[in-house]
Amino acid sequence: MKYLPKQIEKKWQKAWEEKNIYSAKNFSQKKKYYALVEFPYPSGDGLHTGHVRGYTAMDIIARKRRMEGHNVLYPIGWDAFGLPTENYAIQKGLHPTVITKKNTDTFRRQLKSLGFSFDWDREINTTDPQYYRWTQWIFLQLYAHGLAYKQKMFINWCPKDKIGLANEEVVDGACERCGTKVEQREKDQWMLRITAYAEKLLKGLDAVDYIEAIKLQQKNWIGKSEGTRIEFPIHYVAGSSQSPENIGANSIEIFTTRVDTIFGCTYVVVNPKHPILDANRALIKNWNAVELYRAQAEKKAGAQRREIEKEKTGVKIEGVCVINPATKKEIPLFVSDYVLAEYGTGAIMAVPAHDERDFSFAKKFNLPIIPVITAHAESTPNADEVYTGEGLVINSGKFIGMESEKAKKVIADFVHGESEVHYHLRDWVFSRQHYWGEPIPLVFCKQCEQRIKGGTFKKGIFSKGELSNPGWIALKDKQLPLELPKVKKYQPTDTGESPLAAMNAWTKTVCPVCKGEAVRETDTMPNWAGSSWYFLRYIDPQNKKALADGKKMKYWMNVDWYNGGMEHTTLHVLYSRFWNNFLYDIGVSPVAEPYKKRTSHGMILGEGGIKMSKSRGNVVNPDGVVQAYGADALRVYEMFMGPFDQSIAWDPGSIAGCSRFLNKVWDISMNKVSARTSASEDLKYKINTTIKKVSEDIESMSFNTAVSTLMIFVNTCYALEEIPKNVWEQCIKLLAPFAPFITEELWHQLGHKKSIHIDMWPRFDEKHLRSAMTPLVCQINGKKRAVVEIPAGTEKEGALKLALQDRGFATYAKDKEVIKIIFVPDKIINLIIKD
RNA sequence: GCUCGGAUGGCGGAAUGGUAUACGCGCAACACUUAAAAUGUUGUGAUCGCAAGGUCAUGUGGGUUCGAGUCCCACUCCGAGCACCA
Repeated sequence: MKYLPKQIEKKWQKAWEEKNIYSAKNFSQKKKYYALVEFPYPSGDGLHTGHVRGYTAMDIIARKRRMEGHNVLYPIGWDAFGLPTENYAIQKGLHPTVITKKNTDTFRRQLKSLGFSFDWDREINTTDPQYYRWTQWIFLQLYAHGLAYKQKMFINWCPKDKIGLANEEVVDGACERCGTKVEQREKDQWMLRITAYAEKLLKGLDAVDYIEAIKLQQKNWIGKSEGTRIEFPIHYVAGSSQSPENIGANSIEIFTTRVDTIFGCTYVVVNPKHPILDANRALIKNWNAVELYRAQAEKKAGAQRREIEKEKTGVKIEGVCVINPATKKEIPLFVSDYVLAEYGTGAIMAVPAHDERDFSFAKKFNLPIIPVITAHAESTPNADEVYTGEGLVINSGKFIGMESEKAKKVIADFVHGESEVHYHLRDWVFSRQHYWGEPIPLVFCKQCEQRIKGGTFKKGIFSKGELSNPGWIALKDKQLPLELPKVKKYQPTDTGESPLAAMNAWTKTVCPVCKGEAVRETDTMPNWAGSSWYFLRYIDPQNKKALADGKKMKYWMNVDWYNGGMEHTTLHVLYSRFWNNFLYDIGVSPVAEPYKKRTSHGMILGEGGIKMSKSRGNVVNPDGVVQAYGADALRVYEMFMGPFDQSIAWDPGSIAGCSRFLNKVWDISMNKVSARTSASEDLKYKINTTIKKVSEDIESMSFNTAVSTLMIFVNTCYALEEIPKNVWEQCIKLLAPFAPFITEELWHQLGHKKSIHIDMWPRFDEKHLRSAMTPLVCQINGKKRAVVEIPAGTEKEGALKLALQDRGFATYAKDKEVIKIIFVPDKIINLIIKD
């Protein structure tokens, strides 16, 4: 019989589906295991080789767990809302639903052909109203708890896609999707208060097992800084046309993490939008210059600011100065856009000696640079260099000689500073002006707005969100799902309004509270919404009463192992952790942290190491590989190609190699397996070490070395005349998670009636992990001079004797004075000799 | 600029401080074949040598060690992320 992948793969795919062997059982007595992969966006291009990499890896984990006796949940679904579908719909004049159906059909067929052990009964789709009903419900919960709010703000606007983008979706000032340069537009946007969860999201990282790089990225994204808020009194400068009584505000608050350097503060800077400017307008002598600068800064705000990074700009405020509360000296006040409006207090104390940005500003404006920290007591501080590290305090009155870290607290007290924490994390822009997304289930009611603003309403009828966003009323739970209306045109508009806004019949509605006239919100939710809680829906995908049953969630949560792309390690992981933490706080999710363990896989690049893209025409379609070599070969290849966490280039030649390997496995199984059960000591050693190595490598995602270990063992078998059936079966089982089709076929050929994939995972026997003979490396002065075979466990004396029996080695040692002998049992003997 | 990875044959890569180059690709020779493909066998870091064998090689320069791809210091280059966050 010949190995014909196409035939056997079709056969087993059907058989597995009929017997439903991969279905997860709620409340099974077996230990549960929840393995999760990021569900795909079903684009028109079909499955990508990158999907195959991640899905195969988790499939291997899931299959191994099943064979180890776990009740495994390995689900899949579709993250189907999104721009490409909408764009395609516009282009072809088809409805997005139709396109989505077609695309998911393709993806489903492809995924099935690859033999992933998904539980297809739990398939979900974010665009299904029965699914997004709960996405909307979660949004309303966030709203009710005051975590969603509408705000007028500048958004990043992509003129090509005609959509507002979150900061995270802007890469180098351009749209992440299409590369078009992003513009700034002012718009009312729904925001989610993720910043309220900054501390929880940070703390939660301590309790989970994510690879270090991911934890670090999350931490950096949240960006916690602990510092001090300090008041700098404003001082009227003589010669101004106004008298001091007319000063609009008498101090500026700044935030710093380095209060220990305050004696070196030689000026203060506020950002151009800072209210202190308008408040003191009457005192500012050069108001025209200030206004001009503000106008310029406004223009280059946001994404375009990166271009002016090198040259710092700013204007000195004439007529007003501030007092350094540490030195009590007058220092000048500046306005500059290198100080951000959105962070801290929008004002800083500038310490040019110990901050790079302040230093370059001071150089340009010729401001004094006073070093107040020195790295060592001996070193003389240099005013031409920036030192940003910790050290000893100098030039700072009574604090001289203290360690800077310790000085922070006492100096803070000295200047009456308040300790304060800030985060880099910003609130999440949650509005999109597009058709193909979840409608935001709110209406605007003028009557209710009046009542809220006037305070004329009964207590308890409005939620926290409704009170802080007067007029925006939540739909009642029973009104969900708020379905997308069927429209003729879903083209986005240049005005920045959602296409839904033109749907008068749909937007006109009734207020759920007062039954008066109301208008629907026409923005939809971003892509991230549906994927922020999907792991909960898999647990109970058909539930009509709740997003999932509480008991079932308690049984399955949390996700034991979540693997996905590197590109999602900040945003998607952070957003979904936020939602799940929130759902935990309101008693819906049974755990705060959704993912116990998170890993990420590297990208697959095109041949030659360039990115795969349609425009380059180097995209590899898995279908073609399956046609030519079979799904098993593709799976084995993608695991074998290189370290799982690194990006790697596609190499068609290597697939042929993996196909050859499977042919060899087939060949041995058909021709060399004997009914004999007794194996040689050497073979026992080899199969046991193979079991150990493959088992461990799978756990550490070292799939490439797991495959090569299997190749080595198979090569050994291939060289033998015959191989005992029980040994060979162990080998097939180790290969089963990697190549599920061929192993299932061979397993049945060997006479088994049940599936190999529910058989027991092989165990190794400790006593066969050592071979009888072992090579001993013989060195002279650390240089290898010979290798001799010795019985394992030989002691030093015996080993030396055996080593010296090697003639070549003995020649080196002859007539030499041996100073020292280094001996590592079963590994090495090293004679140190005098020349 | 900052943070985190990484650098090993012609290529992808392997290697708890202990035989560097496993495994695979490619290449070469041979076998099978009328022939080719497929398959199999053998060889394959560089260099000197008929050979036995020697010498040199893990980005660069130092160090620790009996012994360093692996640990330490300095540097170069590549990749990813962040980017005026005070």
